[in-house]
Amino acid sequence: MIDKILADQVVATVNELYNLSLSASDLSLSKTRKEFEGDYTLVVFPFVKAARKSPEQCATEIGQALVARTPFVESFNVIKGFLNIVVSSTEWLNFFGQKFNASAFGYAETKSDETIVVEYSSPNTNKPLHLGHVRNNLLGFSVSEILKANGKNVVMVNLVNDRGIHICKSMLAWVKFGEGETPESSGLKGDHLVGKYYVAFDKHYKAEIVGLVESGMKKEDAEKNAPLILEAQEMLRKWEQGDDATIQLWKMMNSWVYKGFDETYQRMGVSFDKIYHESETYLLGKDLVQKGLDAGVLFRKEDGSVWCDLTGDGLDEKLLLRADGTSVYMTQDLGTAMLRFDEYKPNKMVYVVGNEQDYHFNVLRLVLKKLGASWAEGIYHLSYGMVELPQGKMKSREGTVVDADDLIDGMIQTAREMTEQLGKLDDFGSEEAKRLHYNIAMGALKYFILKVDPKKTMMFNPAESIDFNGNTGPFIQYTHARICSVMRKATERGIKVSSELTYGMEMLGEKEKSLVKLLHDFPAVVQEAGNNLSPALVANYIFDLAKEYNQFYHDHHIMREENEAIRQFRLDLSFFTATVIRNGMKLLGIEVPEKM
RNA sequence: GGUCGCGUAGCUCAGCUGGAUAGAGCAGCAGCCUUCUAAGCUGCGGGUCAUUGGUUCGAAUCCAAUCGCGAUCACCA
Repeated sequence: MIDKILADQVVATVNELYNLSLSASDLSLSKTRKEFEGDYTLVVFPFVKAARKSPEQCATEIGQALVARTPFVESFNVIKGFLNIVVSSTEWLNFFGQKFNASAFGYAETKSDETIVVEYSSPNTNKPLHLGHVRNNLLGFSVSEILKANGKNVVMVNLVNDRGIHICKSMLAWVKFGEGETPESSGLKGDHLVGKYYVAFDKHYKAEIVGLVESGMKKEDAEKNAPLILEAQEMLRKWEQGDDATIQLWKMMNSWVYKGFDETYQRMGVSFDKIYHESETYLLGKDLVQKGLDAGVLFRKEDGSVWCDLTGDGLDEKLLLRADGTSVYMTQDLGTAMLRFDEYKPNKMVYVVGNEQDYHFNVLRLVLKKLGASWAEGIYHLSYGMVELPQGKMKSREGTVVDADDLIDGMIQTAREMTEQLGKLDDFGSEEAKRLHYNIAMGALKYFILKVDPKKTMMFNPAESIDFNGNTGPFIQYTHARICSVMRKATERGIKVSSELTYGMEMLGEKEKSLVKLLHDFPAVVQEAGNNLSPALVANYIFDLAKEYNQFYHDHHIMREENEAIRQFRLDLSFFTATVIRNGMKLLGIEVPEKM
């Protein structure tokens, strides 16, 4: 790409002129700001000392040398210590001619031999998915797509948390209060049905605590001794012992949940190469802990519980096995990590998990290293921020949790209303219209969430998320549909996108040039998004591109242009833009319609 | 209390490992459809980049302190 070549040229020039040995990372070469003339700008302040010249002199010297040695550097101008470099229009058009027809533009051309396992979603099977999971799923899927676009060999995995005390809570509540209710009998989606009993458990449990406190027990003791919690704990022990009836119940209720999850995953458009179940991996963790004990890396306390001492690393002691021998979250995560490493030998393991677990992953990495797993260095916690609502954080107690299925339904509903209001679907069949509503709804939702830097806490404002104007998914989808409309017009007149470039640089007007330059940036954006595991970079780039195209579209005729060569160039340019919009949105998991 | 993270326009967010006069969208106001999709385009107003100090040619960006917000430090996951 042009910027890379230019950077090499600049490095060579500066090194020769001032007898230095800099590398490309030592200099600041960036895109020239809009208000100045030029394409790339070099800040020369860093080497004025070595050069022993004024910034202006320095910049001028470098500029002259660049023009002399680099064919595509047409001219330059100097403002203070800034050297603005002008790349020839011919060079931009060369780039355009080479790439405008490339359907996979932006994606790596060569496959890397690096393997990356991306874990995301990781739901518990005791309640349905909510808004927080939505961010997780969208991030995990998009990051995986971005890594694939960078040529990585990506394995998308889901670790389903299908066992543990929380699962027993909903099971127990169903036994006690369920009266045999099933998804079939009630018409409730399986995950929602099970979630209902998880809530029921909590309600009855709380009531028991209140009762015990009133009869004189301390709150702490009441929480530990309420009959329901004791029964749930008993159920967990039975489960770990493989008690038949318990296992049967567990299998039945989990199967309801899986059916419900599958539906939601499908609607969100996410998928997995491999699904791990904690019930199948937690014993591996126990083995590991045993080995750690044997090796003397871990220690056992008097009550029989097993711990890892991390005080030497500035952390505390961490529990790995309870006194009764049952395992905790960390135990199974150790086992799963080991299993996963053995299966795929990945160079990196990315965990898409909320930032409230930062501590957990520090510990996980440390304990694995203590257990002798040097590959634990490759564990990367993609720690994303919480999703907040205008009223504050989501709280199940206050009933402010935004359910994933409800959210999607609401988005589709709004998309339908908007589309009908605008009267755009007149020539759509009902299936086609349904498909469109779905695509717009998911485009809006996905874009709204992915455009924010993953690390940051984000605000989910329902009213804004269904706004389809401005920096939104539908705005970008609309731009794509518009281009497709132009393409149809062209086809009607028997005009096709060129198979190769046949026109010259006189085509390149101001707006066209800035569009071409923006298109040129796309592969670098995909790379950076891959390095930073940040879909937001892709999202913001596509928005800029769509905005730029809409201005071009507004200012210029395409099919109405009389000059044949110019018309052809603008058509090709539109086609290229559509490709980049499509390729970029695909990385976010968003479909772009041809009509809307 | 210890540790970690975050404070940019009324609101939601960009601003890459320091670079030119801090940018978008929404909301508000004013314009643009006999012309390829107006879910669009154009213009206007709106900022002590939490505060204070430091590092240097240059700081929203790096460092320190202070204030405010959040997370975490469970035999929860």
